[in-house]
Amino acid sequence: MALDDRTPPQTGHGVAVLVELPKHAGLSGTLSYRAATPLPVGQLLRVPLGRRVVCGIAWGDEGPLADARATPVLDEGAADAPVRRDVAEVLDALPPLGPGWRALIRFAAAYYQRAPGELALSVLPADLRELDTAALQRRLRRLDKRLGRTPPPAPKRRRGAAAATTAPETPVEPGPEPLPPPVLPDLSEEQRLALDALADAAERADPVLLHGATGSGKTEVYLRRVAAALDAGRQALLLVPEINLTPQLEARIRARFPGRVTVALHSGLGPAERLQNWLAAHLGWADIVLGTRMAVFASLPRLGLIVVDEEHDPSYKQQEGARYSARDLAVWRARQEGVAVILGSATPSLETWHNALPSPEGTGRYHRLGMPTRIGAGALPQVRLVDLTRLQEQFGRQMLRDQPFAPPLLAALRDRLERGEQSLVLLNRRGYAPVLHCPGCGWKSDCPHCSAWRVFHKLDRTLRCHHCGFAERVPRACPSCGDPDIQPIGRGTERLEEQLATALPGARIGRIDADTTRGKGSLEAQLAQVHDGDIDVLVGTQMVAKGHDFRRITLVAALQADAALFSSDFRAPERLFALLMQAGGRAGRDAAQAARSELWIQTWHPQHPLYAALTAHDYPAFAAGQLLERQQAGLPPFSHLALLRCEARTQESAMAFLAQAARRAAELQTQQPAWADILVYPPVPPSVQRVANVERAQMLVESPSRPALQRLLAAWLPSFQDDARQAGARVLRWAVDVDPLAI
DNA sequence: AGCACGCCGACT
DNA sequence: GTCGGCGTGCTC
Repeated sequence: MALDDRTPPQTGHGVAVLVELPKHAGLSGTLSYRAATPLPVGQLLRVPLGRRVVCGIAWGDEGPLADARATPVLDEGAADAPVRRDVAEVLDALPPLGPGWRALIRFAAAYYQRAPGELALSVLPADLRELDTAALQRRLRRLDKRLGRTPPPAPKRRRGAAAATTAPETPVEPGPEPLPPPVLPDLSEEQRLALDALADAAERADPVLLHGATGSGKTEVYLRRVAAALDAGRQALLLVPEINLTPQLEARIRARFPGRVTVALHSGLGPAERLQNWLAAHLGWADIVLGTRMAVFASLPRLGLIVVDEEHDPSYKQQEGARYSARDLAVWRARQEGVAVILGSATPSLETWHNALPSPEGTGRYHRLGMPTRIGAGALPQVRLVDLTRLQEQFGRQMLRDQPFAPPLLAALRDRLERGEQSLVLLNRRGYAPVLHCPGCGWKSDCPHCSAWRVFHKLDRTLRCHHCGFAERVPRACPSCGDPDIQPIGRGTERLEEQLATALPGARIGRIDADTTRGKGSLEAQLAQVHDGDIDVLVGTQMVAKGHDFRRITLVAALQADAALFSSDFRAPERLFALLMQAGGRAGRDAAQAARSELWIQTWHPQHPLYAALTAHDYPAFAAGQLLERQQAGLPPFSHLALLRCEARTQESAMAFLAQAARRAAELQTQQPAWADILVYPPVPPSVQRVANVERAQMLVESPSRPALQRLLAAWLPSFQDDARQAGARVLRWAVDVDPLAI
């Protein structure tokens, strides 16, 4: 309905509206408009803002969850209130965004220190924000047709009746007509026990950690719980870390639940499809929503279950804008809406593990279920450590450095080749060599715009900066002294591929990394090549270690794993352990070959406890060791972190801005005793200090109490606006990252 | 962030 | 005389 703004109603109803205004705008919270009729909270609107008409959401204070900082800038009584403008349009063809969704937005905005309007609008599909009533009607008709439904459903549905009414008359995607009911796989004893426990936990809506080995059948357990949610007339939300993993799972879900509506929500969808799928979820027409981290913000009026697969995966943390953790928000949302949440992983994050350990070791907040056994296949792959320190007596240090593979590993690769089995070699570095070097004058291939080396890519003959993208044709001679003898230092996947071809003549070598998977569908094509047996040895970065099912690989080798052992990033060991377990999980998924599948690791530190735990496939031992170290160092989950980042024209101004912020924090801390034990560390430049000619600096804040940290941040951040203005144009932007992954 | 208004150089 | 550079400032 369009309201006529030439004849504004004399006695309109005031309505608080969330609109997208970045914090810099100096406005936060809601803006006040006038509407002809009272509007329900959560109603989507179009409102005039400046010279534009923008999308807004009717908002209001909603009890204890309301964000205290989101007070309207103006209220009814304000003397200097500008004339309230009229709501331009009410999109009442859509039901209002529900209380669960609104509470999630309120919480996430407050927790991650963003304006509620900015967060709320940024998690809606871009096309929805542009829609007026007429366009919306068109979209809804098209969606109706696609889902083969007739009139929109009543907003509330009785349990039991739902199954019949939600079933569309035709499948969502063009495909075979009515499918026969799928044959359910038999459950293992472990799966049965886990499902019993999950049913119990679901009654109480307790969060559950499903700690299941790779290949233990976690997905089947998820699907059984999804079935239970659907039978109860509810919607299920499944989160996966990467887009790459959605098509596989989506196909499996569609086959498993024919007649149910499954939609995907991730950034790989086009704007139109994204809107359609979002609408299907919001209207309650979709039964299953499968997506990446953004999907945690889907509007789900009948939500009954949330699954977070591979919950430890760093991709769940958004790295720009509102830097939220979709996994943490999933747990919060489930608790708030009183529904079950399952976190699944073979190598849980230490935060989750700590929450799943009973007191006094952990918090006991989550229920822990273990599924240690691999289905069908026998044992997990045997872990073999290649002790480079011992081998150097025999072969010399230089030879071990120059050759990618120590002789025993090379022999093992030859064995597989002779037996017609496949191998996977992991190296976490793209390109031919990470840096070029001139032995004559000491020149190195640095990036003119970043404090980083440019990587030599031999295939397209370029020097390429992986931070800013700056690329140039590789020089024939040293650009500094003219010496033609410039040399690559180190090794990336391109070079490894080349060296493998020499070491294993006749072997068919393949490579999968971000460079070989540029085009749409090229990852799938290359994976198919591996599946079809067209490849003997596959070289890849960590992207191949995730999720893909390689039935015929019996050897996985990890090169240069040691780097993570001594990284300054306190989470590096956790990530390495997860990566190696996951990589090992690629091997021997075929029962016939499981017995001789192996995970090889070349290391100078074979006695390291991480490798000992890995060899024993003992995640609990690894986690116990790590948690002890974290506790002693006062790191998460035993403390709570926030990272204040600043980007500026010069390093000095970035540091000065942070130093000023530190003084503000100190002031606040003297005023509020509860904040006294929060530690604000001195500002430091990050490991890559300059990117694309922008200088960066960061400052760590550490607190034993999460609420205290939250309150300090909320009181602290508003002061930055003035300080940045005083710093002038040199300070470009700042952002706070609550619960940062890397510091 | 958008998207204005606002005040000084090369073009019809 | 206009078209247009992007420097401040506002948005219920």
